[in-house]
Amino acid sequence: MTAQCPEQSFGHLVRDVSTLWREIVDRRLEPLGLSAARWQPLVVLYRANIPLTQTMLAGALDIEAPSLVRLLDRLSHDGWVERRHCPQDRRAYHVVLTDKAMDACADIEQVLAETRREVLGSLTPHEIVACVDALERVRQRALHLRHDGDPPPESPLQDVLRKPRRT
Amino acid sequence: MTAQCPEQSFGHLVRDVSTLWREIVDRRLEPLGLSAARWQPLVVLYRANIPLTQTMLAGALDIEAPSLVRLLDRLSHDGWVERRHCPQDRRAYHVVLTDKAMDACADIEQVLAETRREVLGSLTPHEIVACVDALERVRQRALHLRHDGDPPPESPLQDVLRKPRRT
DNA sequence: GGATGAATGTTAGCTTGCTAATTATTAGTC
DNA sequence: GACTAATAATTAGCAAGCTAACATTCATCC
Repeated sequence: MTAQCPEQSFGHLVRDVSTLWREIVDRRLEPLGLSAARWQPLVVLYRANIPLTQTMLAGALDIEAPSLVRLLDRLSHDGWVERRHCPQDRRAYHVVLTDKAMDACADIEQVLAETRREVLGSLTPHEIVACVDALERVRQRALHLRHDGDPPPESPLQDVLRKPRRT
Repeated sequence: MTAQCPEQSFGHLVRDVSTLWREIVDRRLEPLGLSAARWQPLVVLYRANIPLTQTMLAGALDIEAPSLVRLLDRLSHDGWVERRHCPQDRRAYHVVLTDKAMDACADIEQVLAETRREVLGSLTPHEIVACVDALERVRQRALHLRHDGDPPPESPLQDVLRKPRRT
């Protein structure tokens, strides 16, 4: 039972690496007062060169709109973001970073880059490319399996923000 | 912004594959009335050949004891598991599967194996081995980074259940 | 230009993770 | 043997995700 074939290890490994990676970043960003998933919206807004509505931001973060509402409530309460009425659409808001958040994002990006370098430090550049290639194919396969019987894919706006996502 | 270097894609890819994989399994197990993380404790108990206490089960699932308490409350309420007083230790319980759960676990294992085969279907056996090898090294590196300044590692009991984990 | 349908943000309520503090029991120390 | 420390499970309360249902506003179609 202790010995597993590679196929069985794959899923556990992917899950572990994903969780550990996030935990490392979270721990390093704790001093900024940004634990858990609080820093992710800030980085998305920081990297986007156009103003984002809540729907766009939720799409980029791959969370649902109601989940984002409470998140933004707390982020704005703590002075990281502001909701500004969108001039073109009176239903929508533009979410903008405060100066404090802009400064923090520069630090966050550095932590992210440094963590990425350290975590991937045990792989050669060639191994990284090979792994990314393989994982990308697994991801495409998983996307198709996930969507069996779903409505067709939607807006192509998101790859401006991060990259194409599911749902 | 759309084009990313492989290093930047790595983290997102790992996260995506992990999430998608779990979503596919969850969707396929929905007909059993076992959505989300409900089936994982059952499988751990099913695979373990010795009775598990709640602490051992929480360790194998990599969740905290209080998180497991409510989970077991629901699982036992729905007739999947039972808590039995541990004869050797009057503080502890043994968590055991009901007959209904034993039957379901056979199906669950089949779904897991089938999903694993489909998701990894776009990789050659050699690629799987290479990927697992690389991911394992990344995991070890991440484990060390995660534990900077932590107390030393603990019990070696867990690899009987699944494999060595963090904390 | 008025009715219908879609889209945006919100609220309410559920799930499932966490930490901190409590209780009961065991183990270890003098 | 009694006191102290550690361990098993629990409770309470927070965080952050989800779906369903709503109100407001926009867009479309006669």
